[in-house]
Amino acid sequence: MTTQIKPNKKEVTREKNQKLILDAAEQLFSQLGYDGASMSMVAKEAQVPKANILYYFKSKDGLYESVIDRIIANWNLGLDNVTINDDPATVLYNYIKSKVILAVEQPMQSRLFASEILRGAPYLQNYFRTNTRPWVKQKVDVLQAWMDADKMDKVDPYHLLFTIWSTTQYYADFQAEVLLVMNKLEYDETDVAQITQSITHIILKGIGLKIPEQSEN
Amino acid sequence: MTTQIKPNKKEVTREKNQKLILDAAEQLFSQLGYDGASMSMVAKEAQVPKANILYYFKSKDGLYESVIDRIIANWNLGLDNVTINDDPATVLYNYIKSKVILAVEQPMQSRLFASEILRGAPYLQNYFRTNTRPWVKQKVDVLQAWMDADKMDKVDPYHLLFTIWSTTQYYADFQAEVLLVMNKLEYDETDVAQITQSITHIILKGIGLKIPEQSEN
DNA sequence: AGCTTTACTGACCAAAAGGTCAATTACTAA
DNA sequence: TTAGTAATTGACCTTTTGGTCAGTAAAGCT
Repeated sequence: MTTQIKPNKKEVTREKNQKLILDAAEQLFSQLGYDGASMSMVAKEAQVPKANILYYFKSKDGLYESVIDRIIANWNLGLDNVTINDDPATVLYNYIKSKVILAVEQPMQSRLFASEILRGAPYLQNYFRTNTRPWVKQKVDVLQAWMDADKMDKVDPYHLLFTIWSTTQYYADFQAEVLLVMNKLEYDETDVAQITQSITHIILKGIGLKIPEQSEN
Repeated sequence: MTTQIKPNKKEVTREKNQKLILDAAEQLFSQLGYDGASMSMVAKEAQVPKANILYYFKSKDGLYESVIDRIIANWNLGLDNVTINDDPATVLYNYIKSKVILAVEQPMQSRLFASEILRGAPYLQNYFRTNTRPWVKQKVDVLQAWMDADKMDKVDPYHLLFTIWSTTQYYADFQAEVLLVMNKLEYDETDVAQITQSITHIILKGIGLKIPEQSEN
């Protein structure tokens, strides 16, 4: 498919090892934070000599940045291609639902971002400025257009987005608290539906929309 | 007032120093997390010899626990003495408003808790089990009673509480993100009102309540 | 096969971490 | 006063940290 003619054994093993390392690092950083996770822990977890990690990633900072970069590369902010002509209820319902599923099924990435932002987002500043901010601006415009067309209540679109983000991510970032309060050991199959149901009820109704009919999927 | 007859110079200076240390520790832990803040940083910030901190608090863990304990001691979960006879709209409106004010005006404590929960709440487990969980149980009962009496929509009361917590705390814990996205340097005077307005509109209307008339205060 | 170059890593290092302790300095009570 | 006790802390210790580097192994190329 690509121009790659010879698989090049060197590159193959390097990429395999780098993936091993990045996986281990992602897990440890999200579990223990930047300072809590050490290079030797990552090395042990990835079953790779510590010097090898430094060889690939130059420094702990470099490794951390690579972990974040990889997450961002696969990051989908959702709400792609929304336009004024779309139905706000359907769009927002699906957005919330997908964020809840993400929060429950892969909380690690959300937590890594959370601990990064808690520290003042030293490595994400640039990302927020160049990616998130324009993305938000665009969605805000669509939301505003919907409001102007009286398709939904007039609320500050920024705070509406923050409300959606906070309510959904909460189940990933604060999982420990949620489970302790609800006296559960882990989320079960019914929780995703229950959470989605509650959040969408409150938010959609809260901005004057009706929960759309469930489509099959 | 108290039985304290002689002020006892020793105790006085000890408490003064401990306060100095706890203040510094609270700031540093909330800024850098448990692993990110070191004993020598705390010592420098509190302008006290490091050995003195160890003398008072036995270990870094001990200091951290004391910081958390002090916060908890002054912690007010709010919603005290709510009963079924209260007006849900007024109660919830005031609760949300007070949480927003707290988030904007003193985000440090919220962030300390957040980073603690992110790590799986090693030091808060007990607190959640013995304090938060019963507190929640009680509020959940009141909410349920309101729902049963058709005073508000029937939604899962646990998730309603999580929604309130998440939306309000977001402005403390993720301040860096909020400010970056909104392209601000810091919250200004109008933000508290704006945030409260947006959140209460969405949540109260979302559970079938009307925003109560503003009382003077 | 042999030569070059890149990939790798064990051994090592300085700095910083949390923590101990013996010596010194306050206080207190008689 | 002064003896006794508790408070304080400078010096020191061990472990771990992120990071370097010289030497070895492994491809790649002709």
